[in-house]
Amino acid sequence: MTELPKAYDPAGVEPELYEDWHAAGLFHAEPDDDGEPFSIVIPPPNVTGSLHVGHALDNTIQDVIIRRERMRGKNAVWIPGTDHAGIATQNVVEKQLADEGTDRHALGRQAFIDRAWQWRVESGGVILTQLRKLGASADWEREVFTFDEQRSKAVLEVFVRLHEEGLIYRGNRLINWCPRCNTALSDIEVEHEDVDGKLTHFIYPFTDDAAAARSDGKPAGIEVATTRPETMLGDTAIAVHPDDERYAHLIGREVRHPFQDRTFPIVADDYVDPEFGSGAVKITPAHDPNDHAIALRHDLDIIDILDDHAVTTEVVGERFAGRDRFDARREVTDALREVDLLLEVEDYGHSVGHCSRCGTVIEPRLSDQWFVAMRQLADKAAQAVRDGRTTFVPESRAKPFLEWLDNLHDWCISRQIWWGHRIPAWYGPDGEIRVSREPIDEPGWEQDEDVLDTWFSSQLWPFSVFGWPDETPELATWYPTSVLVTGYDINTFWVSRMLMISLWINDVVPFHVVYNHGLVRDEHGKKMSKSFGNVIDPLDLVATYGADATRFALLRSAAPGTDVPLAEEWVEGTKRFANKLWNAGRFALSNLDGVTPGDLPDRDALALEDRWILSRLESAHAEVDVAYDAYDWPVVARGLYHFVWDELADWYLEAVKVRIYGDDAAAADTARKVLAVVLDDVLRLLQPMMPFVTEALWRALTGAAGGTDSLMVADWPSGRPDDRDAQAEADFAVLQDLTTQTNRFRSQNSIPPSKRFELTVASDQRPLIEAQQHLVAALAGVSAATCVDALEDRPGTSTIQFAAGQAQVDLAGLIDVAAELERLHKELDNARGDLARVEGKLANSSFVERAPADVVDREREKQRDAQAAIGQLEERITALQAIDAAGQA
RNA sequence: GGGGCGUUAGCUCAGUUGGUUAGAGCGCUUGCUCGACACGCAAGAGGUCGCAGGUUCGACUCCUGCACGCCCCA
Repeated sequence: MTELPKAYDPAGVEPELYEDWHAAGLFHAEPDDDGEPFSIVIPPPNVTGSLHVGHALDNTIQDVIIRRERMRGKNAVWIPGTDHAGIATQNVVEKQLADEGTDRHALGRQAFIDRAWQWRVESGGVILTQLRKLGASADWEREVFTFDEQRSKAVLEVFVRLHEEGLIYRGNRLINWCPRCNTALSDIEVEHEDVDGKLTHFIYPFTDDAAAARSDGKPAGIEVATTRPETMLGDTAIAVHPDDERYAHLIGREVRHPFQDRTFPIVADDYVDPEFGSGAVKITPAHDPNDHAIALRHDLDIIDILDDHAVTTEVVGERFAGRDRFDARREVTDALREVDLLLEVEDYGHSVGHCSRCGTVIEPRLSDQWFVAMRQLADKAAQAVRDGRTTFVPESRAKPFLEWLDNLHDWCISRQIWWGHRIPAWYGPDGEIRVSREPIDEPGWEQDEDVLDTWFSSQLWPFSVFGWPDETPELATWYPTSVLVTGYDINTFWVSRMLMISLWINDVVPFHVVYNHGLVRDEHGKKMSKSFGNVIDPLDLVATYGADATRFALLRSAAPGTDVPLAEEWVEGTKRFANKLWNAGRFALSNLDGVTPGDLPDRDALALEDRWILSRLESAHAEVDVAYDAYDWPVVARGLYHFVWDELADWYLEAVKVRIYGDDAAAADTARKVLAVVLDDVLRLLQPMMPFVTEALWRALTGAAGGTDSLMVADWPSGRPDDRDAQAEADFAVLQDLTTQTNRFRSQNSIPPSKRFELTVASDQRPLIEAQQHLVAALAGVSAATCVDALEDRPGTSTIQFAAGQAQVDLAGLIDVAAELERLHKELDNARGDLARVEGKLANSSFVERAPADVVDREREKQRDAQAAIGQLEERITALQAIDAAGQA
């Protein structure tokens, strides 16, 4: 057995162990391997991304789940891969081109795509390499990419099928347009943000009463208000609510556009909120979704005033044409003022949509795009959730998810970029459109220039990763997948789409469980961002504290569905835990004398502390298993932390030293055997969370050779329910209590730990304490613990109170009498407080009459205990005061 | 404006079906190199459980309202 260093050094063991696991093929699974199938697909990170702390959390959780299931004998596979991230990747490559003084149009479509592929091969997907540093046990041989050949095949197949079924259609509709990325976006790629804007009020003058004026001298007309004055250049109506009496007489009248030679009507529509502004709304059908809907209902003209870059076109007239939309906004406001139609410009806070990729303000725009009709898909998904075929952890996430599904609009899937799956649609000479699995290579036919939204391919992930549409053994074995691990913020983006398409295409849910974690934040709950300077790099954490400490720190705060606060110093804390475990292992290794984990000794050979630790272990094991099943990582982490530190290390290791360092060889052997088994079990239970330190210790403890002889694939502990031993726990608690009270006495009287003294004990647990004298002496650090029937009232002594009795200490040369008196008075105050509280309760006749009998009995017992404690404390104080007086005399 | 979540020690969080002396980690104070560990050991200080009502013999826990904070949607 090799000598272990005094402090755990993660950097010294992690890379080697990881390489060993990998080389032994422990991450890899085959469909025909033994065991019930269990599968997880990674939420594919953007190929442009690098590992941030959110990925670290998400993937640590997946790794914990997969590692435990692997130990439980499942045929467990974790599929890694990346997402081609259409717009993001295109932006990266376009930026490179810009640096080189060129652009994609100069390069041409095919050369651009080649260039993007080259980038992806050379620099893309570093994130998957970084995941290895965290210990991720993904099946790297199965890495896939949303834009690789097989995944592209799946995309083509699904597109064509949905089109055949009439669920994919081409339409001229109002979509979200990013003037910077120059592409359409879906609703969920738009982020709404509150901004301080202006609300501009102005007048549209009537056509048929041009001469009349308002009381303020301005032309007669109808007042409207808008946050986007420039859109008035495309207005084609004014709408009022049909029940609004103020405007009833105006419905059907015409107004005149002040800057263009046209007029348009005042219409009535239920959509209008009479309470807002003047109650009359200007209608710009080409640039507002609600206005567009009104335009369709009233058959209004639709005038598009902006080009791809959100610059005004010729249709707006000479004065306003060729301007950026914000420029046009100012110009229109000025112009309105000039013609005396401007009423007011007030400050106005409102919500504005921004491109989630580049932050540019979105422009609603009328455009020819491809859409997926979502209603039927959404209904099927909602039904699956309602039926419990897919459940959410925590459950509370299901409700908002269902509400979102109920309000889903059709999905715009075409993107005006080059990096992505090209839409398999061809346009014929006479305007005919054909969607086809095979390229149409006929004269006059051109393929659609656009590509599909990246989410269109990532929605297929749970089955495309297994080779769908081909019928593969992988697909048959591992699909549907077991659990999907992702942040709740992704439920609408991605989870919903996987659920919908999987049910539609294959009639099965893609995963049985959606586990939602929260967002990682800093220690004050703030979002991590570069501008705040509070970003933590998980790779820095791994380098400084080790992968285990990084993982454990994240898991410890990661309750299902809640955000995860993280501070570097907390990781330092979990590194100390790794070190504690390491040293418990070191102690064992240097004392096991060749004993390795095996069968436990006969029950009647066990010492009290053996039965106690085995009982506690069984309890911890049960608790941890339940919590693992519930994905409740903080409870797992706390349970194991508490067992290792507060029970195994603090008590059992101390207790076991008596036998290991003692003369009785048989007793020492029993101690070693129990210690070996307890450590073995706890290392197994911790392996999913802290794979490295546990593996290193386990190999040292068992002599395992590594390779396939690894803790990673050792059996998950099945538990030993018979080890539950309430008597041993109760008995050991007596010794712990006596020890703790002795320590307290020592500390409060400033007696150095090294100073030994003798305890004379009177206790109703006399047989127990007498039998365990050696153990009491070792734990409490006293020279002896002698039992008597009753304590003599001797001067010059003090009494340590513990739950099962008293221990007398000879004070000569040991303590500071004044300090001890102070301590006793404090205890007396506490005891009197307890008594008063209990007696208050018992004096309440309705409590005594109406509370359950056992509750009342418990209070009576507390009363007796408090009374006894007070009596004893008073006696001790009197005795000490006598010594004090004698000393001073 | 609609909906959801949260408010417990200096900080971050636990608190099962209402009955505990309300807990943990970090931080803080004091004392300790006793043959695994100073990345440690021992002891300790610190909370009117956001506010106001209500139900109950009894409320951190259940109900109502309010305040503050965060998130989603419009």
